[in-house]
Amino acid sequence: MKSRQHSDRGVVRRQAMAEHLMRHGSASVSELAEVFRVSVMTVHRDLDELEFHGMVRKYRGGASAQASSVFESNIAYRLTAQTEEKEAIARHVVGLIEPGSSVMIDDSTTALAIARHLSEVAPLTVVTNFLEAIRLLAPVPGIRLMALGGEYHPTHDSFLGVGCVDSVQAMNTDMVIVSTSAISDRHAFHQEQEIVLVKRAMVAAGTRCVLAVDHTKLDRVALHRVAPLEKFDVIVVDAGAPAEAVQRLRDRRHNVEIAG
Amino acid sequence: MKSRQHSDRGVVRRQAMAEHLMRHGSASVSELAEVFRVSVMTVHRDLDELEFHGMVRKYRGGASAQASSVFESNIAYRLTAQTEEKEAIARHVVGLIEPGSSVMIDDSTTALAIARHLSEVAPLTVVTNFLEAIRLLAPVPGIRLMALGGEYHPTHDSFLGVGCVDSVQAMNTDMVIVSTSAISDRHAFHQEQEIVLVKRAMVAAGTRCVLAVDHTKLDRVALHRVAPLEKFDVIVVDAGAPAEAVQRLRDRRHNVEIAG
DNA sequence: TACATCTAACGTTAAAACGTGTGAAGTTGT
DNA sequence: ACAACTTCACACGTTTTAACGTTAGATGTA
Repeated sequence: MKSRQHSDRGVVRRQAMAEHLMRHGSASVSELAEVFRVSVMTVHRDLDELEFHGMVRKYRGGASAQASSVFESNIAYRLTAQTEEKEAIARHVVGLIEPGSSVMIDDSTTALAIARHLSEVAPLTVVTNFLEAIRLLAPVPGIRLMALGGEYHPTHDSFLGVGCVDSVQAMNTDMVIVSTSAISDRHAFHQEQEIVLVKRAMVAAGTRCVLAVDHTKLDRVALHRVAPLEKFDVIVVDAGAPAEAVQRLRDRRHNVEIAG
Repeated sequence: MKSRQHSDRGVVRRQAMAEHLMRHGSASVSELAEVFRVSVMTVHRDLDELEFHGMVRKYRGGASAQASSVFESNIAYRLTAQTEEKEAIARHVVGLIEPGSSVMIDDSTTALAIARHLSEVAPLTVVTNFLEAIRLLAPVPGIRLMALGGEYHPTHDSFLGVGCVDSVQAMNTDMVIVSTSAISDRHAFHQEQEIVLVKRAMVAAGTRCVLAVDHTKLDRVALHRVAPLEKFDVIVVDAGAPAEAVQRLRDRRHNVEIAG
């Protein structure tokens, strides 16, 4: 993987800053400037951005951390995580897509990895509520793009809410691909209600449903159940998944595929 | 206005290339390469893009022009037109917006000019089907952004079709701002059916409706009627509008405002 | 098959965007 | 009212992106 120096540095620092705030609860601007060896101005800018994405709360003199659920879900700031695995999963999932068909994808980073490969199976109709995927796919010839409307959430860079759910319910695609932040032997989970509602609607809108998760999501739970695993025709995990966990899913007759 | 050399050159050339094709009906790749003093490769790239936006049809050896209705509507390639006027209109229209309210804007270049000024009246809820406006407004704090879904049309860089109309009909905003390609004394017009359907739905979704048109649109007609002018609470035109034309609108009791 | 045309990959260059700091101007809390 | 804090406007160096040409290989056409 290539080493982007400059462009990553800011992201890394903001990520670290968020973690610093999580650990200490709060911190002053000057303290952060000292710790991260940047100017006060830069700290302000970093905090502004973190606040925009809902990770911290700014007040005069410093900032404090937000509820950890937001932090957790805000994988946007840890999107370097499991990049390899997501790539492998994406390649595998794309192999399941039939050219000429229609697919719906959600607003996960996994979906983004998949979106990058979708031109390989053009012509294709793609439906999504994920702005980054829309940005990516709009200029691609051979891809018929349909956007799901809704209220824009900076935290996820996607459209959610009633508008989105309504839009999903008005559609049906040959395949639906979703990713969730945790799965047990029986259910898929996600910690945020609004996202859960959209994902549920999506699962109901697909002729075939694919659940794509990297191995770190296995054997975990989160606040809300998205759907029982029976709803998914295929579950794709990366090769890092413990054989034992995979076996347990298979014992329950779930169709698990390992992305190699 | 600043002179962007490099970035504009390509656009200008493609625009000229499209016009060349309109005049001559068709042309070979090598001919175009010679006329525009660029490599054959660049001609191919230009034609690919023009074809993606529906302006020309490529075939082996050259390309031919498409129906002029597409060309006309594809203002994207003439967006340098009436920039000053649109700016003035945009500033005026923004003055009509009440902070804290909700506005819906369409996928016209005028709407884009307006979008650039919307941060000035934040906080605001903005609803649109125009991808460029979405790109612009998504990162702006203080703007609650709602996207209208639908099928993406590269020609307009916006979302249209049944999905979009449904989304619009599910909403109601304090203000709706639309622009059309022609207006007579009685009606607003547009040449493309799909766009007409969306604009009509928009007009029906606003508590107050604003029609924003530059003076070149006055006293003209196009294929489809969008709506009778009575539907609009305000009609904003730039100062270049002939006094006589404005007077005729006012004689019909339309509320015309001149953007200075 | 032979020839023309097209595309894909790469390198070069110029422009735009980004990240950052500085100092001045504006705000806020006490 | 004052001191600390925040924002603004600008400048500067770096990175990233975009346009374009060249070449080599693929694809289509006669």
